[in-house]
Amino acid sequence: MTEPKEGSGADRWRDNNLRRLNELKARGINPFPYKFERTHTSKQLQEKYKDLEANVETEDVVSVCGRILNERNSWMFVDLYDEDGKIQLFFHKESVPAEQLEILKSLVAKGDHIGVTGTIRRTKAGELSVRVKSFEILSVALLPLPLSWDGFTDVEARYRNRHVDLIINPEVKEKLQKRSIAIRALRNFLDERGFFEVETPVLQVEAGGADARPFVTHHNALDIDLFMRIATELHLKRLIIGGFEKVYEIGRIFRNEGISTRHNPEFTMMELYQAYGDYHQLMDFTEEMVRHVANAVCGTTKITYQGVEIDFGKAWRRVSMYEVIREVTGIEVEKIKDFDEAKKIAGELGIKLEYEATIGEVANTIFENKCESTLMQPTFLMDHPVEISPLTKVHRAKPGVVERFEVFIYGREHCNGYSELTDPLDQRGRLEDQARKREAGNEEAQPLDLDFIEAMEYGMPPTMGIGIGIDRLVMLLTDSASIRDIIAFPTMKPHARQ
RNA sequence: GCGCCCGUAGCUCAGUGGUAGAGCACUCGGCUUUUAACCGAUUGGUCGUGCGUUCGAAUCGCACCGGGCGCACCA
Repeated sequence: MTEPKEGSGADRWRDNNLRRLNELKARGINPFPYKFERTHTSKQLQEKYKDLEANVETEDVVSVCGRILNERNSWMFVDLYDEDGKIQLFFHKESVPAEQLEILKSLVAKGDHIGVTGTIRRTKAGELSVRVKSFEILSVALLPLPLSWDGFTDVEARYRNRHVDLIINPEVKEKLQKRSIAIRALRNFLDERGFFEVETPVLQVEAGGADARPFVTHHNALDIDLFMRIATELHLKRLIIGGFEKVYEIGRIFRNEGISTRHNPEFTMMELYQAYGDYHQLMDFTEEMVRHVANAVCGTTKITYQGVEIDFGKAWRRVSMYEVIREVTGIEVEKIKDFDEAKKIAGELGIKLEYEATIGEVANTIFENKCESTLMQPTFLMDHPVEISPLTKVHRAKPGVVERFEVFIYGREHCNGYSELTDPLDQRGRLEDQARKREAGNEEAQPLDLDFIEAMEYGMPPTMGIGIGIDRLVMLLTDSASIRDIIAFPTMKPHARQ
């Protein structure tokens, strides 16, 4: 938000509120006191008195507090909002001391926090209310809230002033609360199964574990550039090598790439690794885990996302990438002999390949362009080309592919899991291939992390591992079209202050 | 990075070449005292920024800033 301008409406508004503030101080009232003892939240009262009939008055004394967002009938009725909802306050001149009523009407405004004590009643109109006997100001607001009938809808203003957005638009808080519930459910699920939650470095000398461009930062004392992590994978595997058998990390990942409704430069990923398991076991585990989270957030495993019913409850389809390509395009990747033929086939589909690629890379491009968007229901897309999977064990039976899966829902990738590559010699060769691609100009190819390779040479047990994009999962569970709707403070370009 | 669209009062929006407007909010007043989302009055704007075109620009042109959506990249 821009600073209030000289003489502007906001400025005058603030002046009025400053006068209000000073008058309170002059009367010996602290406009910013230290605490308030409440007996109930609005939600607790609504629940406790849900059967109280209209026009019935009780002797029950309660104390509630919150922010005033609306007032009717010259402050006879006030809507008080707390974290869980709202409760109506009833200020009647026969109940509230005259001096307090005068303060309410002249020195309290919408946006202020107050605490009240009074008795419970339900009005003739059916609204549960507190008949106020006394109140105190808990905080005075200097700036106006956008309390218009038409709401507060300007997307930019909402993201830049999320605190205001939260006050005005209840669904914002609901979604962020659901995000918290989802992460808690995930933790509970893993903790109950004997996983340790661990923390690995955000600042790294080499940013590996994924194909993405990192953010660069600088350490002054060491005088070296460091990269912000793009994945937690390599360090978590080093913990497996070190003897942890079940670990996970829920952490912020940073990728220096485009911003869109599905991408924020910093986002949250959960990665878990379990020794002695393979990707088949991991798929069973993943289904169960996502169902657990969906139940915790939505109370069901059948949800609606952007008008499409998504059913986590049924067994998720498990299908290989090449099978999906065959279904959608009729192309049999296994029968492609060389790159020239692959290039020709891609060209017929309208896909241009700008660099010399392998057959596997072409197949992946075909999948991304033609097949990805068709996978609406939860699907394990399995057995990717080895060239695009440098950290994954080769398939035990099929040549040229690896034991990997990605979970697609609503045509979007949500998880990436595999039978982890544990052969250090194979791993060295794969990362050397990646390093060559980097030298050839592919900035997303993975770096050669020699510390990681050396760690593997101490011996790594068979391991299954998966990364889940928490933001995208929460988008699904809250039916959010944009990733910004489930991130409290999404990345924004700074707006020049005037 | 590319394309399309958007930026006018605190909020939501009209105004498309000729005196900057409305509703809500705010301030003041009235009426009412178990619903007022009422009535009246006042107040509030470098029309995102800059440079042009023009007798005259919120309006037309160019550039820039910020945003939305789509594409690309990617998760």
